[in-house]
Amino acid sequence: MPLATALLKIAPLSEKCQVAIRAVSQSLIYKSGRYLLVPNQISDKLYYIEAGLVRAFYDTDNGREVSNWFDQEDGWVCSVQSFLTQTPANEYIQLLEVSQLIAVSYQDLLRLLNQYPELNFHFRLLSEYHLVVYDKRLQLLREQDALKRYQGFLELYPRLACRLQVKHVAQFLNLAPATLSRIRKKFQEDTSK
Amino acid sequence: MPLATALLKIAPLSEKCQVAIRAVSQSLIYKSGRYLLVPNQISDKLYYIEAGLVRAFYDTDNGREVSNWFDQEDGWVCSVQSFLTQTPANEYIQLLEVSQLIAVSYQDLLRLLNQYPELNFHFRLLSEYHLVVYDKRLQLLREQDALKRYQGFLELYPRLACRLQVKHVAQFLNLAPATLSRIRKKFQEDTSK
DNA sequence: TTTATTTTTTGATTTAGGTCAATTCTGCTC
DNA sequence: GAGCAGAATTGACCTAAATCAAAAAATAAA
Repeated sequence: MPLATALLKIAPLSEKCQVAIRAVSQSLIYKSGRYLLVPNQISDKLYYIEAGLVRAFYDTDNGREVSNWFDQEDGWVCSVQSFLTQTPANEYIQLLEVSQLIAVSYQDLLRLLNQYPELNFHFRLLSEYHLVVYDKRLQLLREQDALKRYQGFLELYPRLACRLQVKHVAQFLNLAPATLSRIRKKFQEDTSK
Repeated sequence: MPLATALLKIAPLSEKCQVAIRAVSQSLIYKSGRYLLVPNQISDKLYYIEAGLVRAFYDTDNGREVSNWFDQEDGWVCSVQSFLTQTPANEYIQLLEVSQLIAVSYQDLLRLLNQYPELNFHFRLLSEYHLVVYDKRLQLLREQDALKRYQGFLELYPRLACRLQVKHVAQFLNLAPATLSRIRKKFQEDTSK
């Protein structure tokens, strides 16, 4: 499925624009573990995930990893701060599974957005959609105790939850892996009775 | 300053569109404490802050307040989830100071965005800007200890910090007011030597 | 299969931050 | 200026979650 098809799900798009998009988009298949971005690089490509699983994370000064987000099929990937401001990133983006991606460069995208004003409609909606997602994540992280954060995570990302390692979920929720392990045990006991 | 002027800071705008915006925007002055939104209402207006201070918050089940965000001069205000999806809000939006606002209704804005495609460019950039802000907030909330969260807050919002009550900042950072009070004391000691 | 490696779980202990109540401080109103 | 109400600070105590280390389980490799 080409990139234009993903955009057509948002709104109609002129034939001309579709062709232009196809011309600049690049189909890729990478294996698990591959980095799409490392810190200090500028995130200069926007990826659409056809299939696969991606996570973003960074290292803290005391040498532990923090996971910022995950995304899977039908998700859009870039380092938000770095891509949108074209400044050096502070996070890694890494594949957690073999993934099939479509890439567009920042320059090409910018050019298309100027050349085809109609495209601004699609990317406005895409940004707005992600704003809602981010808003929910902020609310999730402000849940007072660990159990509520985990429950909220399961509600918000039921499809992701079963695909991720426990330690990655823990990093995302700002919990020690050991803590999340205990929470999950308690949670299973609670839900099974 | 009318709303169109705020948008002109982002990019040029046709005279026609400027007039159309002026026609639907409403200038308001409200006093401190006034609610712009309460839970279960649908956030159906987008406000631009000419002057003043606004916060969003919600009540938890155990009866405490959590502050989601603050905004001041030159900020745009709505309940992100509620406004963008036109579903009932789960937060309050309240003025913390006398404020001068400009309001546009969701319906009018939607109409303008369809009638004047050029406007999509402005609101795409506006959304993208807020995505970056949200991304920074998420990173802030994932700082491991309370001191780092407070320091990060001061860096991110130096102008806000001195204008807000300590308890509101505490709610924003997911800290008990007493804890933040102790942190600030320690922080002042650290920075004064 | 056996070995090696990583992840998850579990236990024992420590600690950062929460809670609750008392006190001080600040800003208002009359 | 006196009196009041809300906010901030401080102290004493408690609890949820972090830490560290060791076992168990799951994955990958040989």
